[in-house]
Amino acid sequence: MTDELSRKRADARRNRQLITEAARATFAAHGLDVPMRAIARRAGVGPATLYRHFPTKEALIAETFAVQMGRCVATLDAALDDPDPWHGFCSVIEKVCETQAVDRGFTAALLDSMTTDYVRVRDHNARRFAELTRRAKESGQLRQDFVPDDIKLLIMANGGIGAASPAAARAASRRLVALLIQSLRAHPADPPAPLPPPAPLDSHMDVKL
Amino acid sequence: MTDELSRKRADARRNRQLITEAARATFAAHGLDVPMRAIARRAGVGPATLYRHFPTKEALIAETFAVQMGRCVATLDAALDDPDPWHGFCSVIEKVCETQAVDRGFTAALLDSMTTDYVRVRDHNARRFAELTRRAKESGQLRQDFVPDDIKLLIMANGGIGAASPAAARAASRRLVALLIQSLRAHPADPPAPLPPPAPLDSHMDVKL
DNA sequence: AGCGAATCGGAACAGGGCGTCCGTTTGCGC
DNA sequence: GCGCAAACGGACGCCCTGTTCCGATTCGCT
Repeated sequence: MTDELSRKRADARRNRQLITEAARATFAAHGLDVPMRAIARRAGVGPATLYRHFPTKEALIAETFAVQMGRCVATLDAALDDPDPWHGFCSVIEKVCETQAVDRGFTAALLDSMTTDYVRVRDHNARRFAELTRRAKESGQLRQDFVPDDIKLLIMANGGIGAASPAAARAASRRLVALLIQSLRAHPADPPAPLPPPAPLDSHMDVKL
Repeated sequence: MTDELSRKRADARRNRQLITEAARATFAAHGLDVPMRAIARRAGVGPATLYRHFPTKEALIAETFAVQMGRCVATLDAALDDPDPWHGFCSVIEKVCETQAVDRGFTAALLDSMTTDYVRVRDHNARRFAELTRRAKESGQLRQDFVPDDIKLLIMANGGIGAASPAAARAASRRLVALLIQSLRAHPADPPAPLPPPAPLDSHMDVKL
């Protein structure tokens, strides 16, 4: 089964690779709102080449974040296999939020995907996360009034952190997630567990909300 | 002391009023990233008129959110007068977040202001909030490892909610803030206090992060 | 009413981004 | 090596957005 790619010319394959790498890096650093030319430049190709491989910006974005989406699925898999549902539940939130903090475009891609594409994957994940939620409640660790849709709340909130510079965002996200998870426990510890240390949060605004 | 405005022509005053109202409404609904033309249209004036009253978009934004900033100062005043520092502390967070949820541009204006203009006001508020924080810790209600800068964390996180449609954002913000405040208590209740009810969160994406 | 100056607003300018066309270059099978 | 189809990339058109120009209009004073 000679797939589509292997019958293309070698330089075309190489360029496609360069483009996806450039796209990944650029989207991660600056979000989705970067000129296509910037990605082309970074990949060392002309704009036309970029457009020959990906007919539209949306297509490039979809391809670029397909792997991240795959990682989400894997994270959910692992969480559902975890014998401790609360631990699995927390790991999902932590992993997704970590990815958001590291990759600025990921949040935007996630939020779009909630309404646009990836419908299949999204629904599947939603059902599985709901199951994880159910088990975590049943085990008595997750508060009963949590609803699976609250994951969107957490994702959007954590996404807001992405407006900061990448380095600051990582630390800030960890602190935020720790706070949130504490308040999701059915029986919070007293005194509460310590938080990850604070870090200066100098928002380097290239984003306008 | 005949101020600048009253010596201008009546139609000019009226238009200025129309413009600020249009700007307030438009920024609130769609964030700062709206064309100046849209605001002009809503105000029923031409683009040139808009620019005669406000030399640049930034100036319009500054003027538009001056009142909100004023309200922030007032909120802090009230909180510092509150005999219960924890109650005051919570009210600041709740009020600011409520404003963010209702007014989409406010978040962006706040975040810019952290780095750009309003330096005087911001620093003043920061010092006063630090004092409020100190008192809330001293009263034993606020956890000791909270740092005043964490307010930025909360603001940015709550700002992420703004990507949802305004109606959904209000409910979502309330739920998020309730979660966050619970985890800020030095001695969380067991079982934790109930949350505001969940609500569907259909992100109407006109924002790209 | 009549006049001058303040004000208005549509048209135009400048910058930048998305996506396309076309002449040129390059891989690769012979 | 050779030839041709595949692939390339610079230049182009189009649209959107902030901002300015200038002829037409309106206000307000006498």
